Amino acid sequence: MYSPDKMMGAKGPTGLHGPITSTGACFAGRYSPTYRSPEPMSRRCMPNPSYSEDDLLNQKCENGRKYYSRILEDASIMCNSWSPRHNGDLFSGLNDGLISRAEALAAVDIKHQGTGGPGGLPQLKHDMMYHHSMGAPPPVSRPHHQMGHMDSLEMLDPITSSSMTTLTPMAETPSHMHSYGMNHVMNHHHHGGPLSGHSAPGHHPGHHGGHPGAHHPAMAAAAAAAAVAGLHPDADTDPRELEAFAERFKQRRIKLGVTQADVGKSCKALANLKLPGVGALSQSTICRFESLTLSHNNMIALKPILQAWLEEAEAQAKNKRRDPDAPSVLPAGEKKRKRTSIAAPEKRSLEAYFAVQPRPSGEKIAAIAEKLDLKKNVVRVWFCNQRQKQKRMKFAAQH
DNA sequence: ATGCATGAGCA
DNA sequence: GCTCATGCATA
Repeated sequence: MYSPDKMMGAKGPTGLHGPITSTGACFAGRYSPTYRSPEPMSRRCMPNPSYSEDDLLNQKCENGRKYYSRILEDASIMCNSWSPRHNGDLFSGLNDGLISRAEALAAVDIKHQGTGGPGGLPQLKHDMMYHHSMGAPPPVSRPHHQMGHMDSLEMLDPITSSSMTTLTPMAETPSHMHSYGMNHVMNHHHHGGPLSGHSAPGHHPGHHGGHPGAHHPAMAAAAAAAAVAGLHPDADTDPRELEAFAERFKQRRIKLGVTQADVGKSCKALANLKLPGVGALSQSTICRFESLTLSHNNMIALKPILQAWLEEAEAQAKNKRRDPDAPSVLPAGEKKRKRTSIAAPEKRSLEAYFAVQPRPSGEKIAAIAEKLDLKKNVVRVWFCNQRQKQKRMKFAAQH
C-alpha cells in the first residue's frame, strides 16, 4: 500500500540501521489524524518558488528583508491566502510557515554576517560546547511518575512502581548522568540495540515481508501469499493498527504509573530477559512512538518490543512485587553536550532555502552557512533533519 | 514534546 | 555525504 518511495536519494533500502527495518521504506510517520504538524503546512502546498537557490545565496544580507518579502509573497500566492503583513487574523494559522515568516522577516532586522566574518556577533553561538559539571549538579528531581488512574490494576504505590525490579525503573537517573562521555557508550548499544542488528528480527517475523517490497511485484505477491497463509502481512504494518497500538500502549502505560523514560530504561531489563539484543530506549523514542512521530519502519520495529514490555509490566503489576533495586550510581559529572540553537531569523532563511532546494550541495551548504554565520555542519545537519521531518509529514499526509 | 546531533551502513 | 534510528538537552 504505501510503498514508499523507497528512499530518495542515496541510501538504499538496506540502509537501515537495523535489520528490523530491513527494507526500506522510510517515511515516517504520522499516522494519526490528530497529528499536529510541528512544521508549517505551507510547505505542502507550496510549489517551488520561481527564484533560484542562487538568488538566495547571492542576496545581500542588507537586502535580506526585501528578498524574503518577495519570497514570502510568492509563497503566499501559491498558498493562496496570505494577507500581507499585519494580518489581523491571528488564528487563520493555515498557511503560516513561510507566510507568517514574511511578517517576521519584514519586521526583524536580519543581520546576517556578510562574508565570512568569522568573528560574527550573531545573537547566538552555534557551536557544540562542552562544560564540566563536576560539582555534582542539583539533585535532579525525579520525574514524577505519571500516576493517574490506577483503578483496574492494582494500585501501584509510587514506591512500588519504582521498584518493580526489572521492568520498572527505580529512582530516576539524574539527568546529569547522561554525560557526553556516556553518550558514546550508549550509542554503542543503542545502535546495536533494539532495532539494529539481529535483535528484533526474530520477534516479528511476520511483517518483514510487508513493506519492503510493497513496490515490488514479487514482494507484493509474497505478502499476499503470506496473508493467505495466515501470516497477516499487514496486521503489523498497517498504519491503522500501529496507531491503535500506540494509543493503547500509552493508556496502559499511564495506568501502570510509568513514565516514558521508565519504559525506555526498563526495556533493557526486558531485553535481557527475553529479548536479547534489545537495549534501552530513551524517553524521546517512547514519546515519539506514542505520538507516532517515528518512521513507519521504526514503528514496526519497536512495536513488538513495547508490546512485550507492556505485557510483562502488567503481569508484574498484578503480583505487585517489590524488589530492591540497584542504586543508581552517580557518575562524576562529565562533559555535556550543549544543544545548538538556531535563531529565528536564520531558521527562516534556512526554511526559505529549503523550500527551493531541500538538498543543497556541499558548496551551497557552505555558502549558506557563511551567509548565516552558522557552522557548515550545523547547516548540513539542519537540512538532514528537515528532510526527515518532511518525509514524515508527507507520509502522514497521505495516510 | 521536539530541536539539534551522532553514528552505522551504504553509495 | 546521505538516510535512518535514536538520543541528549531543552523549551
